[in-house]
Amino acid sequence: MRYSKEHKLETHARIVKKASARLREKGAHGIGVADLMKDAGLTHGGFYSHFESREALVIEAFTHAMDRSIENWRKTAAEKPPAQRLELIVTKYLTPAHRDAPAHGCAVPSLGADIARESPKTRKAFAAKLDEMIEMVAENFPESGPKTARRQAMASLSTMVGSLLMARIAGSGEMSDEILRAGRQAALGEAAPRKAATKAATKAPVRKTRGASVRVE
Amino acid sequence: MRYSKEHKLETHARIVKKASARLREKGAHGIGVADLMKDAGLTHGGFYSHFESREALVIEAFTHAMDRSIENWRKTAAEKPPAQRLELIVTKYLTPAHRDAPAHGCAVPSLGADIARESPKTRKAFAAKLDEMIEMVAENFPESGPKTARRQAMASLSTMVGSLLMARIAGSGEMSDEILRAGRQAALGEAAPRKAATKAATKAPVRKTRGASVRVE
DNA sequence: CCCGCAAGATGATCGTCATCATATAAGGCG
DNA sequence: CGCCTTATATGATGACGATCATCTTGCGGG
Repeated sequence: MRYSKEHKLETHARIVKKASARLREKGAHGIGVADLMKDAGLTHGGFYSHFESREALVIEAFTHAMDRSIENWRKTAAEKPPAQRLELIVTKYLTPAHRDAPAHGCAVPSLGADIARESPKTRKAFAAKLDEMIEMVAENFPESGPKTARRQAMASLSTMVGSLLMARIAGSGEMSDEILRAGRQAALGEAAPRKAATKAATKAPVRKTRGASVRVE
Repeated sequence: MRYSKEHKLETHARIVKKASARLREKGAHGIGVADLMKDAGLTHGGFYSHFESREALVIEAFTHAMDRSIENWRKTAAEKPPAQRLELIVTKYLTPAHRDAPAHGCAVPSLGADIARESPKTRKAFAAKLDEMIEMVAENFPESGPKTARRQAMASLSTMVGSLLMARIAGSGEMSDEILRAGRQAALGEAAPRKAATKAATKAPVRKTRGASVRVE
């Protein structure tokens, strides 16, 4: 073989990674194979030596996005003692930066409806990832039993996802920020108002680091 | 003119209505002009005498879906005394029936991401509708001041939308029902468990009334 | 150093889709 | 009753996109 052993794997990974961003940005049907390949620095020709079909790439890209979210949350959680983890996750999620950068954020608000339209078999795989997300968040409700923690995690996640989606519809004005604030408070269980976190997050700008795929959650 | 004055308007309305359902079902790019027209009992030819472009129909259809939701909630709310309205809205929203019938349900979970991808100008119009939804729900938090009610309405709506989206990803098994239950509880502000409502809603089947557009929220 | 192979590029094909030009026909009006 | 306007149908056009066949080229092995 004339290319280094991992060359193809690397290329494959790069295509998936770029596609994952672009699909979150444009939707599952919002961009074609040629553009996706161009985005990875290639032409459209070699596509079918990497993927069986466009559909296959879409599924891989969705999966990649969800995996990155989970991984990212784990890292975020590790930054703080257990008692503050939930707050950290929620406040990192519900920021204008995340709202304004769907390409680099959580896949559920941007692609959830498209995932829901996949075949039952495919959806089952995503349901498993969703379950992972839920369990990940549930670990950060230390004051409750496991059953309750799971319920609370589902509720908080729902609120996070729904707030982000609605904030994106609202654009980037005052109402949009208002939705984010309301979501933060609710996801944290209507705890006492957290002025500091709220203020800081609200004014966080969109980061842009030389085309690199920056997580904004 | 040789057709009755309202003939064209009726046809136009029928196209929008059907398209609104189909687009919720398949996504903004999930179905073509010809199929949308066929769905309204027409062929594709006359399309451009009704709409300037496909895009224009999509916008009209989105708008129609959101208007119907608002109208539907108003009706739902009127059924009960103020104290029970929120619960009624939430429990009607977070049912397996609604989850399984995106075509006849709320547009935000099914089309929210597509709406968020529209031009800022278009999005502004949808933001106004979203605001209407929020105010509508806020009216049903009688125990709070207007500012708080608005925040709570945003939070409840977010939870409702996010739960439905996640429940759709999860499919229709136990986990999906679990998400709906968690969402109901959270959206109602962690009030005392409401066994009756919860049970009844969970087993409600998908209604199907001879192709008519049945609201399931 | 050259050979052979596979990664990726080029370019063709076929189907689908939005849009538009023209044809048909329905039915109110004279 | 027949005509004329206009809603809808038929059919064309052009663009685009997924897929595939074939060519090019870089490099690891000999």
